[in-house]
Amino acid sequence: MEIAEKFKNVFEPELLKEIEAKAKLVQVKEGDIILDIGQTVKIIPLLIKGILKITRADDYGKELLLYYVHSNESCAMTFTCCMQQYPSEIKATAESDVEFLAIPIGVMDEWLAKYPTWKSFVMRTIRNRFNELLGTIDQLAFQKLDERLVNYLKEKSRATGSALINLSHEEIARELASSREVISRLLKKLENDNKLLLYRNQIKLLQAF
Amino acid sequence: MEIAEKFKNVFEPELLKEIEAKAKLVQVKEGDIILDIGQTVKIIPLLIKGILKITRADDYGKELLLYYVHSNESCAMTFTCCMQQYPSEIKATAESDVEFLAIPIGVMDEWLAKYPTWKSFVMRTIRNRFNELLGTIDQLAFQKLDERLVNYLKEKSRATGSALINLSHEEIARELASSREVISRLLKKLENDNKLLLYRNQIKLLQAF
DNA sequence: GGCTTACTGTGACTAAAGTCACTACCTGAA
DNA sequence: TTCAGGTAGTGACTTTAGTCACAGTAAGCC
Repeated sequence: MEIAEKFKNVFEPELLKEIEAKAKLVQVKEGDIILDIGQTVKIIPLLIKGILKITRADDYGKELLLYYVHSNESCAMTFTCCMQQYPSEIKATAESDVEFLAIPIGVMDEWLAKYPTWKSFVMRTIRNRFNELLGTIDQLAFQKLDERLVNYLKEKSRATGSALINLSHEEIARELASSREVISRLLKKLENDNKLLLYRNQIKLLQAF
Repeated sequence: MEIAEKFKNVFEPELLKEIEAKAKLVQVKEGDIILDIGQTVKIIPLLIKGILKITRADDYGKELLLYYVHSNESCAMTFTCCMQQYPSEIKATAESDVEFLAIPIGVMDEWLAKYPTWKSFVMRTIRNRFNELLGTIDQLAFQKLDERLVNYLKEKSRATGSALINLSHEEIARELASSREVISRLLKKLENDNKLLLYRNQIKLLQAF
């Protein structure tokens, strides 16, 4: 199978074999929700292709971007949730068309004891997610909305590998837990400062950004 | 040794023996900093007595309370940091006089594979800390300062087991990453609403709180 | 083309939070 | 006892963000 190729530098050979045997390849379309808040975690996703967006929502409608899961990564929340069968606190949406290996949660416990590379992978993933949450907290606590917006756009651009961002102001506002008008105004200011160009449903970041 | 008593329902007997053999009992005074941002994690603390305060700071001075570590708990950050010898992203301060078992980080890897109860403990700890960070994010993103203040006071009261909170407005402001005057005003409003009583360096929460 | 709908831009206002300036204390040490 | 330093209260103001109410415009569709 070609799939295991992507992980051949990460996992030891026996583990790769186990993954091939036990994991199921899943494909989802852009916009699909892989896991919603309150749902029980049933599998661990190991991303092959595409990007997952992890968000948090409050009781009424407002949402907030936490971080992205890229190819060759997984989501730390599922590790810890699945081992004690707790419901998810977060929502995972396919940011693009996504392919992932669905690993049944049952093997988690065994692999952790058996495969050092799995243990490292899990710990590394958890550490990275922790740091990303801390980054989110930093921004919320210490930065103003204009700085957060700039960071958001940078990260988005990095995640998609493009200077063109295809989002409406409304969507951006949602992910920053703000409001459309405010984002519009801040974007306008950035445009006036020659940092970016605004189009309908699209933003082009300039070099100065 | 009496110390292992506290954990006899958490860990299996052989692990308890290992802990007794390898861990060192450490005592620190209220206010001592156990671990600062940027320092390398050298031990895993297993709390026996007292409370640790985990905070995050920005580049200039501002601080923010993340969560407390209580007796019989540990800090998830150290687990993941220590396994790859990364520097700490957080600061741990003794909120009261504290006693803890210092477990050398070297055993972490081995214990994780060897002792199911250790593995559970680690995963449970990580899960709880994740949820606490999410709680912090929720508050920052979705709640106003007055609600955050109320939550802060409630949590503080719960952590110390007392309706008397011995803090200046300045200190509270620091932990909420706000400013003294704002906190003073909000506290005054709560006092006018008969939710609490204000004294010098002390706040008394009333039943209505 | 004309119509609908979603997206964007903006002025005016309000609310929340932070800052500045100053007063008035309480308290402990000299 | 006095005095210095930390603490608290408050008015006035600014900044930041959110809300309301429109107007204009681009895009898709019948």
